[in-house]
Amino acid sequence: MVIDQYILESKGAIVVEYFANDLIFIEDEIIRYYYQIIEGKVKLNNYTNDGKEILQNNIDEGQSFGEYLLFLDKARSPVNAVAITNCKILKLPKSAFLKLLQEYPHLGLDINNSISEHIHFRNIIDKSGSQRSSHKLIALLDHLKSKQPDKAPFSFMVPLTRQEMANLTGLCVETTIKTIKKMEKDNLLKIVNRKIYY
DNA sequence: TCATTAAAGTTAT
DNA sequence: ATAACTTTAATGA
Repeated sequence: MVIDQYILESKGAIVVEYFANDLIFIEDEIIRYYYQIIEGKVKLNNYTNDGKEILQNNIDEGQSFGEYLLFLDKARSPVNAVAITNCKILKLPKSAFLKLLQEYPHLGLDINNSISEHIHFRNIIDKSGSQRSSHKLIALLDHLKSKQPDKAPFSFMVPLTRQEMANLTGLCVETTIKTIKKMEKDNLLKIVNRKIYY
């Protein structure tokens, strides 16, 4: 989801700078802004009781995050938003954001689309039961690649560490590594000096 | 099949 | 150098 910066600023958005590892908002906070990254990377995460990180999503330059919380009245954030790198982020107050949506109805559709996509992604990954680790990883890779223009096999360099892939899928790193190796043997992906191509 | 533990190798800061 | 990430292997649920 991306909204033009000038439109956002004309509605009162301000630019805020964060340093790597800064918390932008945290678990249990009530979200009062629409956030859109101008520069940098952000992650949404939370932690299990025993301290394992669950990565909900990595947000790249140009993308927004946490929008869905603005449609819920009293909901508290289930996730932390953490700057991965130094960031410049546009913040638009909730009320102005909602007004903006009335003014530009097609934005509502775009937002529905990006929110739905993410829910779909999570549902596929989280389907436990009969799921194999390879299915989760394939779901993750398909999801990432679906945002890319180039659909050719092995054309997509996966911009994630194995650690991050593990945290996104809920698998442990070792399983992730082993499964990826196996997938390479099965010609589902390629590895060129540790980078994964899908 | 996968998590966990441990130990060692590799890469990035 | 030191931390962060990757890999291999053994063990157990």
